[in-house]
Parts: sequence; C-alpha cells; structure tokens
Amino acid sequence: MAKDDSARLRRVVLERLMRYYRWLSESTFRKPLRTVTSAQIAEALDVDPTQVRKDFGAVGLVGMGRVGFEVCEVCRAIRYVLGFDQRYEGVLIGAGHLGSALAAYNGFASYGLEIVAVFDNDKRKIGSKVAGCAVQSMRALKPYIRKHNIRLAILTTPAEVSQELVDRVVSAGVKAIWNFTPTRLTVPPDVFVRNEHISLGLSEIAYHLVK
Amino acid sequence: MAKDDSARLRRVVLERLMRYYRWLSESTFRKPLRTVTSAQIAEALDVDPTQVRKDFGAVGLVGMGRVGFEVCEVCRAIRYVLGFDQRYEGVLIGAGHLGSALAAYNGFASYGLEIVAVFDNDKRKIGSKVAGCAVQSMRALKPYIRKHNIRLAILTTPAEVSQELVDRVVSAGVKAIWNFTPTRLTVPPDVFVRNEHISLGLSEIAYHLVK
DNA sequence: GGTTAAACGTGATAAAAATCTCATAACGCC
DNA sequence: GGCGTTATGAGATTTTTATCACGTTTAACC
Repeated sequence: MAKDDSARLRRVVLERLMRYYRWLSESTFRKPLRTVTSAQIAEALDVDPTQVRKDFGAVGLVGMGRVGFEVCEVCRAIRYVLGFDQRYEGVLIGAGHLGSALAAYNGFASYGLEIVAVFDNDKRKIGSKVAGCAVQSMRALKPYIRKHNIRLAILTTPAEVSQELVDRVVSAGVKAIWNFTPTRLTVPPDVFVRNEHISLGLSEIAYHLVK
Repeated sequence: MAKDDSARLRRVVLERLMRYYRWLSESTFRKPLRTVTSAQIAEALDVDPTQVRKDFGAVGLVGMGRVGFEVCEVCRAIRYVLGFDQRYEGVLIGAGHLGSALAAYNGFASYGLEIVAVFDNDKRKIGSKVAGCAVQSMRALKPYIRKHNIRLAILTTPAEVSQELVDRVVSAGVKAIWNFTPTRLTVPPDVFVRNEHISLGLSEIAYHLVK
C-alpha cells in the first residue's frame, strides 16, 4: 500500500514514476499482467532494475520475492503519489499552434488535468473553438481564474508577453505554471514553474547530427 | 576561440549552452553588449557562475579577468560547437496538431534546422499545406529520404505506429530522430534519439499541485 | 517438507553534477 | 607605473544520481 512518505520526491524520480506508470498502463492494456518484476520494467524502459526498486520503495511499494510487484497496486500507488486521481483544472493561455495541440491532446484527463478555458489576445481567434473551448479575451483571464479558483496556467504565448501574463495569473491565485515559452519566469516562492523548452532538444540534435 | 575538444559534451552541458546562447542572443538584441561576465549570465538564468565558466571552458572559451567574456565570441563558439551554422534538413512525420505547431515554428532555422517535407497517413491531409510544405503520403517517405539524403526525422505520430516508421526511416538512412511520441524507440547504435515527452511534465505539475 | 532459483531490499560504491575556495590575472584609478 | 578591485580558472569538496553486491524472502519443484 502506498504509505505517505513526507520526503519530497525529486524530479528525476517523478519522471521515472511517470514512465513506469505509462508503460504499465499500456502493457496491461495489451496483455493484462497481475504482477511485474523490476527486471521486466527495467528491460522495457532501459533503466537499472535497482533503480526501479528504489523508486518503488520511495513511494512505499513493497514487492514479493520471486514474484515482483502487483501491477494494479503499483499503478494505484503512482496515481496516488502523483495525484492523478485528484482532478484539477487548468487554463490555457495562447491559442496558437502549440496551444491548440495541447488543448486537443485528450490524454491529459487521465492524469487529472482538465483544460477548462482558453485565452488569446488575437481578436480573430476570440470566440472560435479550440478543442471544445471557446477562446476568450485576455481581459477575461483574471476574473475567470478568480471565479473558478484555477490553480494551473499553461503558457504558450510569445516570449515577450509571458512574464506580464504570469504576474497577472499569479496575482489571481494560480499556483503552478506550465511554461512552453522560452523564457525564465520570475514567480513568488510558493508558485511552481515547470519549463518545457522544445528548443533545448535542438541543441542535442544538432550536436549529434554534426559531430 | 572555440577549439575543438574531442571530449563528448554531456546532455546537461549542451542544454545549458543552448540557454546561454538564447539569452545572449536576445539580450544583445535588446541592448548590445560587447562583453558579459559569468555572474551576469548566472544571475539571469539562475545557475551558478562557476557552472557558466566551466561550461564555457568545456567549449574552449577563455574569459578575461575583470572583464568577462566577449559576447560575440561566446555566441560564435556555441554556434560552432552545437553546429547551428551547418544547415541540415529534417522531415516531419505526422501532420497533426503538434506536427503543425512544430512546422509552423520558424525559430528552428536559426539553429540550422530546416523542415523540408511533411508526411501523414491521413488521406484528407495529403496535398494540403502545413507551414509551406505540401503534406505527402507515407508511401513517399522512404524514397524522399533516400533521394534527398535526409538525416533527421521528427516524429509526431500516434504511439502505435512510431516504431514501424522509425524502422523505415532508419533503413532509408536517417541518423537522428526527434521523438515527440510517448514511446521508447529501438534503433541501431549509430542512430541518435532525442525523446520529448510532454506528459513527463505532468508528473511534476500534478505532484506539486496536489501536495 | 526441504531445496533451489528468482526476485526483492538495502547498504556500499562509483559516477556525475554542482558548488566552494582561492590563487592569478587584468583593468581602472590615482 | 603601482595598487586595489573584480572576474576568471582550476583544484577540492559536496551533493546528487546511478550501479553494484549481497543477504533475505518466497514460490515452485521434487
């Protein structure tokens, strides 16, 4: 059973947990397994088996000798620790290509996230629908967040305006920002920012391609 | 001057170099600086000044006491090491939302990457234009790669078909894959894969939001 | 039931990454 | 030109992350 260990989990661990979870979900979908061993997971995901056991240990999972771990229990523990079962609502700021792509991606729901509103500055976009959400004017942003108690903002705007928008949503009560903008944001210490910079990937690609 | 050090640079270093480069490019755009100190960069990007100097040292940059580093020289060295000045062509596989977003992003050119063709399975999309490229049938994929000597494939297809597509493009000569699919790909050792999994970000977001 | 093989849990170890400390060098000022 | 200030560069240290090694547990098999 997942016991609540108060020690904060590190980012690398969270990401690995996510990968275990995804693999378990889809592999059980293909062929339901009752149990799984750390070696199987390690093999499939190209990590060390010890790593898997350590990570599982960190979220309170214990396996059985000779058998391994119960798949459904592992999934449950990860869902619990990562908070996938608690629904939370996010607003999407910026209805450009990337914003639309994110809004259209319907896989978020299974991780608890629901995108409930989309905002953009472009008058031509306002009123149009993006993945079921009517695009609203930026003026509506702050009131909306206040009213619906939104805690997550997903940012896909041009870099120039991102800091200003962040200040606004933070002052409205947002506690986490998923930043797809190539900008380092300044926020109060109680606000969490996750940066997602695709262009970082280019550094590695270009480097390996040119070598 | 950027001297060619044969030691392979690690991923973290490459990514930081990219961040330095981006910041330097845009900050010189705002207000041209002739020189910059490691402390200034560190301050702006929230890293340790020593780290900056170490990274610079790794690409052969030397600074001057009391002055710092010459901006244009730093930029040049990073461009050189990361290979931004060598143009390379990539094909985009999958013209969905994310694919369109990537194709439309015109920032890649300044890092050397040009997306020269787009492929999709969906008959309704074939022939339509995505960011200036006519979407082609998947059947044309392999011949195209062969003919134009393409070395990079950007993958934004559904997870189920990604491995099969990878096998095809690799057999056609592709040497690097930028994978936006939530799948671990198997490739020969001489092919480089960079995985870009947005859903990993969700693990951290959900965790922090729920805590 | 006892034996064996397979998998776990964990403390020790190694590797990698980040940070600290400080001697050295260069510019600006008098 | 000498002196103080400031930034670099490199070695030492710490922290984090990953891997190894091994004793323990548990199901399967005779």
